[in-house]
Amino acid sequence: MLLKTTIQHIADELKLTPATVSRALNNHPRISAETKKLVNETAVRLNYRRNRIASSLRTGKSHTIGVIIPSARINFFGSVVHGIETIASEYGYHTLIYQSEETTELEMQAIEAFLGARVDGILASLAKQDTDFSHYTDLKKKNVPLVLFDRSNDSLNIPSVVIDDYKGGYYATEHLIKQGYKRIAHLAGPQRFQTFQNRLQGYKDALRAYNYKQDESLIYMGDISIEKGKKAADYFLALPEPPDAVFAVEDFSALGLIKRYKEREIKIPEQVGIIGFANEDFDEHISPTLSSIDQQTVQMGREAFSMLLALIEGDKSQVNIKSKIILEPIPYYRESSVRVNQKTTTTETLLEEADNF
Amino acid sequence: MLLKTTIQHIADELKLTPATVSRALNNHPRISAETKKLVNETAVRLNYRRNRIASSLRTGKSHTIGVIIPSARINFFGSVVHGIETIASEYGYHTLIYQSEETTELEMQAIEAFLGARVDGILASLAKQDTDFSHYTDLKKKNVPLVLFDRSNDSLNIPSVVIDDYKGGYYATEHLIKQGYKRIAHLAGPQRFQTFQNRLQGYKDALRAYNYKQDESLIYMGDISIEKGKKAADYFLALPEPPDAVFAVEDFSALGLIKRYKEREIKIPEQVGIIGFANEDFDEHISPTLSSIDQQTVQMGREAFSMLLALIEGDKSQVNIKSKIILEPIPYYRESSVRVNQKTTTTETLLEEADNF
DNA sequence: CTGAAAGCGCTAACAG
DNA sequence: CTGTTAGCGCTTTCAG
Repeated sequence: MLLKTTIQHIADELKLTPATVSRALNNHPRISAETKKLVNETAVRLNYRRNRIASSLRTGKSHTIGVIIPSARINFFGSVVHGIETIASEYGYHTLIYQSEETTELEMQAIEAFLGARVDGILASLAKQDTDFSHYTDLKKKNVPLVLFDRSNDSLNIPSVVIDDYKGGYYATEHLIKQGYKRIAHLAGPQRFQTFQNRLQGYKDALRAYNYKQDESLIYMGDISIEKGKKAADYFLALPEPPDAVFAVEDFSALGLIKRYKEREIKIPEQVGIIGFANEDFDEHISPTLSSIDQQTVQMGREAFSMLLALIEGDKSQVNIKSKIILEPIPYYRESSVRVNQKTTTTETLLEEADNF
Repeated sequence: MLLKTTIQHIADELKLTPATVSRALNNHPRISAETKKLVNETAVRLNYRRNRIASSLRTGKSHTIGVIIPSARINFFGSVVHGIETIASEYGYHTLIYQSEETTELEMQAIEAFLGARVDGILASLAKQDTDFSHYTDLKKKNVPLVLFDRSNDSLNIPSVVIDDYKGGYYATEHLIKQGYKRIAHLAGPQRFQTFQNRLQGYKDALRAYNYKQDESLIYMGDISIEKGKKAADYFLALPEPPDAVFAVEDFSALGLIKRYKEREIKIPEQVGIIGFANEDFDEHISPTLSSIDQQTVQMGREAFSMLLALIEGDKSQVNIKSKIILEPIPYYRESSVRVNQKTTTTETLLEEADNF
């Protein structure tokens, strides 16, 4: 609270009432052009800035959304937040941010904080720790507009924006098939997450579609750490008939694979092809460069906000509100999986600078 | 505005006045313990949540800070925001976020938005495009608490938190010297940024301190792109007496160096040692792993918030408000620059998972 | 220890 | 086209 010019000051200055000034500033149709002009001029002259707090209190709209992410340090979420904030500010919305640090407790605190701040709606990505989701389902009962992004859960029946993990898994596997690999393994992620279930299913279905036989021994249950990637490589190499390609559920586990395969002097992509998932920055900078599936982070943020906006303004038109948006994953084929003469299929925009300066 | 229980409802319920309820909720000393208990119980029972907007309007404190960053996509800033939000919420502050996209215009819009939202203070990192800084200096005149982080400008006389780039440059260079490199070059960044000036100065002073002779031909004026890193490598290799080590102003330019040196079959760190700046995620995943200087992002966020808080509450104690905090850069020595038998000097915490899922 | 009353700054009925 | 009036929900004098 640092500025003082109010609507009242402008009114005094022009011998008008605050109501008229308010209307003029809001471009109300029944105010004369001249008054509007005068008001706006004096507003500028007096360095007036509408007090959004007072306005919110009166109208019941804060024009603010709350965003809950596990952590702002994680690239992926930074990117999504980028998408969200960009479009939110285009629509005149402010973006409050909160981190759950993967805990349900902080998530609940965030929701409390947002309700206290009377946000118009909430965007959230579930914390890893979540097993009970009542803090989210309660929001539905309270009629608080809510959209989940990336980490969602179908059973909650909350509108969401996710990428098509199934297709991503399918594409990745299909790509390896088309590259002529014959025994294609999958380094899977924890199956309590739908995300990873879907990637696994995509893998299986792609194999089936191309008449590859399913071999359960080629599915290694791991997670998304470098460490597990290394262990997976050891496991695969110890098989009587090792795979000649691996679709890793995530780039970091793919990185672990690469590291271990290199240590053991297995040539990539000649002896083993590798593709990951997430399209992390480092993919293009390691050797060999890592093929991966992009998750459309920025677009995800934009879509999530648009959906939320539809819900917020939903009283007007309950129509046109989709309950789930599934984004198309975008494959980037790089050295780690391309062994025949092929070009990258997608235009790659290189991250050219590290801009923190 | 989705909940309805107000202080009035609680008052009605208990045959009290709103004033008493308010006091009870705020733990006012002159309210009986019993009343407080009753009020708090009914508050919970009625699912009351303080309307922060009304409260802000009345008290003139929004308990919200605004944060302006160039982009949430940039790792570095995501990390700083992580630090800021974490401590801000500990202190009961909400964090509004805005991106400048490196433009002065969006920065000005952000400031307008924040003033409209009556934030209690602003944290900002300057946009690359900024040449005129009046939108920031004006804030000072308006008595809006403001702290700059990372990208600051001493001439503005605005409190700031930065890392010690000079020391970082010094450490990096000294390390190369101690590794026994004899001709140490510097791939410098644009000198209109103090940050880069300071790193250059650190480089020069370290050379001087160890009686290395200064050779202007060993300073390549570049920027922080991979491309310039490659060009720099070409430049260095074309010199009559090429350097045997390079301190690159930033990890991405260091990456460019590595890529080109590898293409030209120069061995790292045997024939040329390389160290960067920023400690990007990929440093540990490329080959060779890249030595670098960490910028203490999370700590920077924490410090910046603390400083802002001191300013916000400054009316009480104008003392103890530092005008500039300079954080110590932390070197991470990895394969790209270590050629004698040496261990990494700092404990490295590996990014173990990619947590977007 | 509690109540009464006023007001933060804005907007929306309801006049006129 | 503009004024009057009232009130969003909370906090804070001032009384008692």
